[in-house]
Amino acid sequence: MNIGEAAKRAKLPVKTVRYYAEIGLVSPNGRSASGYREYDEIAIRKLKFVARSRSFGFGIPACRELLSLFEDRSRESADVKNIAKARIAELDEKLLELRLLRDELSHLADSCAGNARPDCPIIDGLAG
Amino acid sequence: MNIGEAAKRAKLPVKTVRYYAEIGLVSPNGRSASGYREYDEIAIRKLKFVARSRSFGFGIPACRELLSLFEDRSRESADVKNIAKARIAELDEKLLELRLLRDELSHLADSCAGNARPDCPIIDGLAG
DNA sequence: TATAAAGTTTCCAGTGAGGGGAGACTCAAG
DNA sequence: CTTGAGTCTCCCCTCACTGGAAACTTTATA
Repeated sequence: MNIGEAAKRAKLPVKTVRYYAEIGLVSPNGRSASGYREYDEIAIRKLKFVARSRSFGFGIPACRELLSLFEDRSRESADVKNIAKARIAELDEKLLELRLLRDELSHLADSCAGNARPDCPIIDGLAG
Repeated sequence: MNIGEAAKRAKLPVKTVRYYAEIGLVSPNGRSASGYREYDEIAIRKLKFVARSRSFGFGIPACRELLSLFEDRSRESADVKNIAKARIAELDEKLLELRLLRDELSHLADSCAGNARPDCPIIDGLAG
């Protein structure tokens, strides 16, 4: 199967699939006589796996690690769980940070009249 | 005042201050005879303002806009408030997205034994 | 069969917001 | 006078792609 069909099956842009091949994340299983990348069902599954992992916010290095665990039938589920837990901790940290940011900004916005006069607690707040 | 002192006062890396000058976000008020950038108190205030705005997650374009409002003594507070409200809406959207991600991943992790056996609902979940 | 359209290839360049470092210059202190 | 710190410009690197150009292959149509 050519890259276009593979991309469609994995719901990824062609450019992205090519990029994943280039960085050795998901390689095509070969090349045609004319140089076209050829993908089989196994490669498609890996592409889908990566697409979904990326959508969960895993970076490429984490995807690489997850993919190796995905491919390794003898790995322990604890290995995967540890990666997931680390990612959840990252997400919690990010969520906390964003919540604080949101509340502080919201507080500033609430105290701003938002009218035609120039006094603005938001600007004052940002000026420190 | 030289760039090093200005950077220290604004609590920004020198590289960042130089970058802000390069993109015309916060320009030094002149150059010395030998070519050193020179910053005055007004430039320092702008640097601090940008540093704080960036820490609130505003991008460079938004900082540019906020800075012009900061400099414009005749602007209406409503103009500022609108920018802040848009940023809050962005933050809310991002928060919602991250919360969903976190919960879904957490759910997967909870259903994984995390032991020495290879069965792993996380991998299965990521595989779709 | 000829040709046009679509698909694919490689390579180059850019994104946001700087970071790292090289090599040259300037300034202040000892 | 020298040394060390500060600064200058210039270039490449990041991350995860995205876009475009020019050349090639494959497929569909006339």
